[in-house]
Amino acid sequence: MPLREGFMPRYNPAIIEPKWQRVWEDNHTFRAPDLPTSEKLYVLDMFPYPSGDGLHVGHPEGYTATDIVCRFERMRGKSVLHPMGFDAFGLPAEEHAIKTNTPPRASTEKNIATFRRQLKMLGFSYDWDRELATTDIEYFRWTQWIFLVIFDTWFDPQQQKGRPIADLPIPDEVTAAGTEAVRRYQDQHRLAYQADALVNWCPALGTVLANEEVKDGKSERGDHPVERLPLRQWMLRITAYADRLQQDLDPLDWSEGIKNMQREWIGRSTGAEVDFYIGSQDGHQAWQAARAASGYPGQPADDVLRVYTTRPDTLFGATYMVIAPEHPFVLRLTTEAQRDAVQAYCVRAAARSDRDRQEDKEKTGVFTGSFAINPVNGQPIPIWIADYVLISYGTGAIMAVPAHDTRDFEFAQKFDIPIVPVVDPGQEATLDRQAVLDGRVCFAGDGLAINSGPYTGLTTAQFKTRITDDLASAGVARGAVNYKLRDWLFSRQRFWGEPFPILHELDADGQPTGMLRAVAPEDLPVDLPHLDDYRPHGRPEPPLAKAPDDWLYPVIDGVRYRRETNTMPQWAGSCWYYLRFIDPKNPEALVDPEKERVWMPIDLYVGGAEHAVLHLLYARFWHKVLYDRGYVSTREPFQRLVNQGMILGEMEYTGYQREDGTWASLPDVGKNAGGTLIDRTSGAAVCEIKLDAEDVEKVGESFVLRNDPTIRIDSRATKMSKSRGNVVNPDEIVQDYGADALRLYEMFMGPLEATKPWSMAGVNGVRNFLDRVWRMIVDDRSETVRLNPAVQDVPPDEEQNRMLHRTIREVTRDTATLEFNTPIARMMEFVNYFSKQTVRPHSAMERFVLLLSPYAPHIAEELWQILGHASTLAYEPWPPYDEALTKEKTIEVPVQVLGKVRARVLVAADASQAEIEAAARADEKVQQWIGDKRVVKVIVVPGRLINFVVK
RNA sequence: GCGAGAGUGGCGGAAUUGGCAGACGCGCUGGAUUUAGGAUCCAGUGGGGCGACCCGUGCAGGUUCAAGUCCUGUCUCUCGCACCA
Repeated sequence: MPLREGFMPRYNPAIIEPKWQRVWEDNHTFRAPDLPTSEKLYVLDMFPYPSGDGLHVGHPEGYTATDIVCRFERMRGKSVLHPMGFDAFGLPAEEHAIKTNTPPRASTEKNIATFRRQLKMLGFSYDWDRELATTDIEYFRWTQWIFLVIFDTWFDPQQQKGRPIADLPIPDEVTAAGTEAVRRYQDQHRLAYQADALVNWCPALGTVLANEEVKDGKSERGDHPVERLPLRQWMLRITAYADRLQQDLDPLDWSEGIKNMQREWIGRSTGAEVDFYIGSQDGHQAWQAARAASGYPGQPADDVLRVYTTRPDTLFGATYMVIAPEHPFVLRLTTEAQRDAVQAYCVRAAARSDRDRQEDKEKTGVFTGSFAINPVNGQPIPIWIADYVLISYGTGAIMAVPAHDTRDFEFAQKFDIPIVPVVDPGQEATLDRQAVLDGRVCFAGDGLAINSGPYTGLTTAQFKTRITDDLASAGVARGAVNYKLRDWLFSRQRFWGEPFPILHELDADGQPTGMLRAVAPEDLPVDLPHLDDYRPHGRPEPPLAKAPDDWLYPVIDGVRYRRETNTMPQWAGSCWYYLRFIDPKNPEALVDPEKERVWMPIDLYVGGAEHAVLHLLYARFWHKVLYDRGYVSTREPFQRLVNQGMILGEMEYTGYQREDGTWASLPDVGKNAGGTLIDRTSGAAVCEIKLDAEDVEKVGESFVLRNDPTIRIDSRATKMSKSRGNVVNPDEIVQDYGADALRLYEMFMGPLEATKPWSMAGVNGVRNFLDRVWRMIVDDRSETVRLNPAVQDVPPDEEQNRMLHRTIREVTRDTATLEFNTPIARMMEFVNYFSKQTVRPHSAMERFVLLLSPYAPHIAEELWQILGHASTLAYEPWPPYDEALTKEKTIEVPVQVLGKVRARVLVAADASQAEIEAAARADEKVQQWIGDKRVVKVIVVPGRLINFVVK
């Protein structure tokens, strides 16, 4: 074995890790074939954002897991596609660029370089030849191309399918109105459309945000305040796909938790739309007759208030109605006497942010002065305005049934509105039935109808069907479906995103005509122009509006246009990157259909749960549009999804000290209204004091101060954050312990999907394991690298074989099921055992190294070489095991008497039940425990245990 | 409030899915050796009791020959949603 000078035969990851990384890179060891040559496996990590901070220890957790799967399956003969790239457009990169005052492209490329270096440093087996970034011009050319497909698509509700806009049926009256009218009609039906809507404007970020990007009235990124502002924006009609997005979840191999989150986000509900007459009192009968003749109109006229309800069975209990403060009928319904009060209320509601509305749990509202007629009984009921009804859901108006809806109940109690029970809950133990029947308690469940005229006595389900049918034939209602999901607000007022490939037609005076023109596919990409100043200015006018005229105002066929100056949101690029990885360099198509058909769908997709809703929903939507339009072959992109758990900082012990230096015990510590920590007994402020493990001890359930056990302290691990100073940097771990140790530790911490705290001591533990692996095989006392003399070319003995084959069996089984912590434990047992063996068969060492290689590939490659192999082990066949060799000849069987282990007996591994029982009965201790009691029953589980039941 | 997940030694976690609780690692204790660099090796380590034994998987019940695992109730923690009619 040739040696580099100065290379000591001690395990030194600082030398061997870069060495093997270079070998893999130079030989393109992990290059995936264009088309699979055997059973295919597409394993994907969620796209990282290359932030300026570099990799976090959370990243390598999922990446190591997928890397293990890929290396394992390559050795098992599969054709593996395992690419990596960067989601580089969007706010984080742009914010970083602004902070460091560099052009976004320059700082993005620098950040990508950092990420790439760190990823390569960890030895992941990506096919780097497929690397891409969403900011690559040749990539976003296809992002824009897909946008044009979406723009060119309308959703056919009959076929439940996206179809070319050219196939959209045009009503005769529109055709008659001319080509411009037809174009407008088409524009209204595209999946990508413009709308003037109330949007979430975030001044601090200088852009609007999608509903999904706003949490508790603040921006999900950065936690900045968000305002409601009317703006013209691009929207994607994701709601058209709501049903399919929900239904197609069922067969996916995702955790039920994530599926449920998506289902809840889509929020499908079924019920009915009902029209309540609000015209003049004497016109009611005429209206009823007209409706009975005409049927239920698609658009309601001004003489009705249309509501959506999931409980049409409670119509007889509707004692008032509520419209949202933004409802278009507010002015019309407000009587002179109520005008001032209504106006004051609506002004106040408009000024309050969503956050304020949520924090104020108390119901508020104001009476309009008007009444509507309840269609089931002709009773007039008052119409109120209240902000607990949302303009953006359903019709923006409700019928209120206080007896059977908790929100309506609270409101009715506060404003003294009658509560009429119409559902009898029956005899339920958990509920005061009489209180419900008296209208003192709200019951929102199903039951039997009461006080409901001819419907009295029906079950809730029967009632719903009957009344919906009856009201439909009377022309005043119809069955309806609603979703919480809203259309996707798709434009951003930022520089660092994909430009829309859309032109706005201008007239002779340079004013927009309202006509749109898509950029021709052959003219893509639309690149970003150079700007001297790309920073947002806090106004909702996109920075691209400052682009040079030759970019901003193209002239085509003599017509002058203005480019769309909004850019796409960050999610755009990550909606389809998994397709481009299949064919990253294709200049003709986003992906070659033949390659797409064989590689898709993704067999394993791993990432954090923070993308449970946004990315996964958006990407599924795009995929379905591409599917409908024939560009992809699968209904869903991500067949199997696994969410890695969060890695927390190290366990911390925290005590609370008053200003005078005395300790406050944990149960006494709370927060005041302002959020500062206080001693609840005195109200005085306390501060957190970090404690060392030596200063605390556990007493019963809780930790206390060692010096003063009456003081309880807090012990917990928290999210890693810069402000807490508990962030672990992967660079430092690799430098101090090596990449293999980092990978191994992250897998050894616990189950992949669990949240778990970091521990530096634990890293050291797996590093010690790697040292022991090295010494098991390499002679570290020699001056040159050579095999440990104990490693000899002899066959394993029976016991060694048992250890070897059991290790193979269990590492194989658990790796295949994505349990990575237990295989490491098994390999540790293997090393503990063989390190004590004075003869270590060469063949056993080889097979062990192969088992270790997916987990710790660098040391494995090095040991493989030292064991005498010239080429990489990456494609060596995974070692098989022989079940027969894992078995022992004799086994120890625990003997229970009345379920408690009282003795153990040695029997042959294949002993019969009778033989085990005989051996157990012969045991002196067992006889003692049975004594003169009667043996009622004997349970023998062959190979496991025997239990005597005595009386 | 609603939904999901989880509670096992000082710590991270195992437990072939109803069959010997605590594998493996960290930490700790004792010993050997030390030509120190992430030392190594040996022994021990859930609690109690001198002992035979007893008690132990958040808590309280239940099913079973047998329960960390199944059922009922309850508490705590984490995550997600939160006026969606």
